[in-house]
Amino acid sequence: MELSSTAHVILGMLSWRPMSGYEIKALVDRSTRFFWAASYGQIYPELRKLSAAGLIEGKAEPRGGRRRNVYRLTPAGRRELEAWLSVDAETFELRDEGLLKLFFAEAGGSEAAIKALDAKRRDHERLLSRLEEMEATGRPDGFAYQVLRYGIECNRWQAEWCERTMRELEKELDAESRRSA
Amino acid sequence: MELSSTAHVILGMLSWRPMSGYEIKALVDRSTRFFWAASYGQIYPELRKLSAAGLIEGKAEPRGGRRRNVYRLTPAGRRELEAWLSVDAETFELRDEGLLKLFFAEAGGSEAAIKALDAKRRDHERLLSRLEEMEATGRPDGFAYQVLRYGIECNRWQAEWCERTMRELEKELDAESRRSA
DNA sequence: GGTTGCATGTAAAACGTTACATGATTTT
DNA sequence: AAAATCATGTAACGTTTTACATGCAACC
Repeated sequence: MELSSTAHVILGMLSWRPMSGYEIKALVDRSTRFFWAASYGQIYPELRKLSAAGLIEGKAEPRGGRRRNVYRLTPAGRRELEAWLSVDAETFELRDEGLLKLFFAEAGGSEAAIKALDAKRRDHERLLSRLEEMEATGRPDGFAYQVLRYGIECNRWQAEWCERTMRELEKELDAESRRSA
Repeated sequence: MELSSTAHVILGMLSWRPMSGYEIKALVDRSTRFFWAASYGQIYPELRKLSAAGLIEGKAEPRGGRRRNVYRLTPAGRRELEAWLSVDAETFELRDEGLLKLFFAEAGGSEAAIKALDAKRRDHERLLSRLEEMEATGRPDGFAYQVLRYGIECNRWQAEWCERTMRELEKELDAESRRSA
């Protein structure tokens, strides 16, 4: 049986501790979201499939009158997670609309390029702030911390690249306008 | 009418010069692919939609006995492209399975973390080589060149981050094994 | 009594890839 | 003569998001 990529996020989260679908979603949003997102529309159906496949086990654990299903990894699930870890990753996908706008900015003049760079810089800075806050409020254990550091450093790098490139373009623009003056 | 994100890639490419769907796909693969991919399954249907919407115009221009449709931007299409450039980007999505493996590497021991970092480093270096080759063989005009530089520098940064983090982990592992020896 | 948070789920739509089908031309 | 490249297209499939529906509990 072929497992979807999101299935491994669930197996991974459950390798830390038993959790409900709601908790998995909340944890994803606070940790992997910036490089691997998952929605309820994926998580709940996937929990059923993994349960049917015997890789996880669910148990009703209501909190008060609120129903709640907590899942935990089975031995087979742990083996599947380890098998996944032992093979090289396949998926690396990036969709960066800001870069696309810069790419085609000729059609909007130099201001379009500056604007695209500025917006992209702000986006990376916004994410950077959130990640730095996460580090300050409760730094994750183990390798998850390296990943958080990656997020922080990589977004800082990207924000700086935007700033640097923007300054270069502005300098060129300036030189151009002086020449024509 | 709401335009898909891929529609703007087409409008942008046609703002450079008239092209066939095949040429657009080839150009995408040689330029935006590392941050914005597009398949035939998107391009050909999209060309029809954009044509129906009056944003582009197609003309049959066979080469020998080979049929071929060349599209060009209409004034309305150029306006649409400019309008798109004038608003801030929305989409920034990353799916990095290598980072996900590092994130959950606890379940596979430190070797799993090293392995994930090593594979990710190789991936970035492979892409880096391709981008550097692109720069050497025919550097693109205008802002597309800044984007290529971004690809080169960002992938180099990422490869270096992997190497650096791998060395740190190896050092820690070493210290650990010496303590237990 | 209203808002926010906990909690589960589904249906429809949108998005995107892959594989396939077809056929001409150029290169080896 | 075969293989690669040019060229267009679609159907099936899988993935992902969005919006919606439901309801309890805690807090203000």
